Amino acid sequence: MRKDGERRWKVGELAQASGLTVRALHHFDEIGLVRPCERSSGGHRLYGAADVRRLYQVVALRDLGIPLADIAASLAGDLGPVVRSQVAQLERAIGEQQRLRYRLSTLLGVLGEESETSTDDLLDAMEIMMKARYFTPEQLRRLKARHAEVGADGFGRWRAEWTSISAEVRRHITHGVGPADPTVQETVRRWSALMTEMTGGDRSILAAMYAKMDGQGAEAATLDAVQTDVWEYMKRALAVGYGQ
Amino acid sequence: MRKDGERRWKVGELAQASGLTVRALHHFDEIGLVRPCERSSGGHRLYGAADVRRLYQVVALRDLGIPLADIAASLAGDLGPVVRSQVAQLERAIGEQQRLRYRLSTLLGVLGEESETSTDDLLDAMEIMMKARYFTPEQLRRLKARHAEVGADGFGRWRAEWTSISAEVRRHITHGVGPADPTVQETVRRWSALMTEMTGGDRSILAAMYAKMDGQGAEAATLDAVQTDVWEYMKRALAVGYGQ
DNA sequence: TTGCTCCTCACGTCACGTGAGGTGGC
DNA sequence: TTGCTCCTCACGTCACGTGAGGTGGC
Repeated sequence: MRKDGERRWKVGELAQASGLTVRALHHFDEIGLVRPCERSSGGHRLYGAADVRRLYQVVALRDLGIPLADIAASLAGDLGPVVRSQVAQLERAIGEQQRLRYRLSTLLGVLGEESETSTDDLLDAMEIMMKARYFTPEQLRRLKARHAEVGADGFGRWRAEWTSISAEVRRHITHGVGPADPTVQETVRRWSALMTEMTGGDRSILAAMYAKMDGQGAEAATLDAVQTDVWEYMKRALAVGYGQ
Repeated sequence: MRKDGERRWKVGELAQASGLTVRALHHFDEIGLVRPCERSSGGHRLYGAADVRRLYQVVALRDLGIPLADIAASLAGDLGPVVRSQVAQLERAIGEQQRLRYRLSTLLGVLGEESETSTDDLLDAMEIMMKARYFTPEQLRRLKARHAEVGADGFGRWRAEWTSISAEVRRHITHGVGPADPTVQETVRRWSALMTEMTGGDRSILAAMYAKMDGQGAEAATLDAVQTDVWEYMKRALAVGYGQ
């Protein structure tokens, strides 16, 4: 306690309390993001209560993945856009990573049997993988037949229904409605009915479609009718409603 | 075409063909990963067929996210461990990102109504979020009651069943069995039955459990009984089996 | 001779980690 | 006086991007 009654913290204490390293605090000081309001006669950093508050704000934004360079500006103004753009960027990154995981785990499946794997084996496996489409020729034939059955109009209605369901799910997400909610489960039934109609009730075709949505991203697999976050929520909702 | 009949490629051509930048090729040369077998009298890089083959191998591994420093060593030996460790690392990264997405989208839900968001609003929202547990107090009470009902032995049996199902799913994944396969759908029914028993058939508790698995990672939410990749596969399998 | 491609430095990126070498404060 | 904490440089990270300034080859 000092004479003026305001407590000061040293870097070590702050590092301990915030879970940051001392170097990180030095870094924040260097770039002017969080500077101690005072220095001791020996040059030691002394942080005041206001500094500590600011530090916690910075850490909160940093933990959301926002670059330090953007945080300084954000702290002053409206955070909405920053958080939103962060979400969009994260969505893309997750999409890419999930596609990468899909490729890697498929690779592992192909490589699994062999004890030793050379680069040539790997390249062969990757070639097989790239050739392997989500649908078998027979499944594609049946899909096309189904497509011809309903005609262009029917296909258009399917797509419209996809888009409509997607918008409905997005509303559920934004309003924070959980997947177990009856209104959501009603949406899930619509989805399931649509998928059954599109696939002609063939579960293996359904599995291939879902694999494609996971592997390529929902947007690419549904002609932009369904977005990845909607699809992730839908999967959870389907899981919750299973066997009902 | 040269006298000895072997074609040579210049950096620009290779860059065009491989989708890399010229600078990337320079970089590969600098670190000794892919060096042109020849230089023209003026110092221009000339790549032979063997160099091009090596380049494509390098790109294949690079696209799997393997660091350039590891690729040099990997090309000579067994690729199995490298790919496997890559998968494990990716799994962790995706887990973290999904938890981050969960937090961000929850935040968006909380912030959604307001037109302008200050740092204080954000910190309040984050505090609410951190306090918000996956289970409501009432759900926790019911879970505990259910727990007491079956006793420690019953709980142990649940966990054993979880572990057993998880191992079964892992076998499906490694053997490349699709989610629509009857054997997999049999596993899915076991899973569903177990979850119904654990939750006492309450879908909102089930939703909370699934949210926790998505939000914290399957390992953390299931006491290491279920791994994230197994859970992702299971979700797809549940989606495929929905309404059966 | 004119474009176009190619070359070699060499600094910048992002958020710190990791020493080196030295001083402050109980 | 002895530990412990603190300080300031300053280089390294990873896979290139981005100029600057200059030459090769059709």
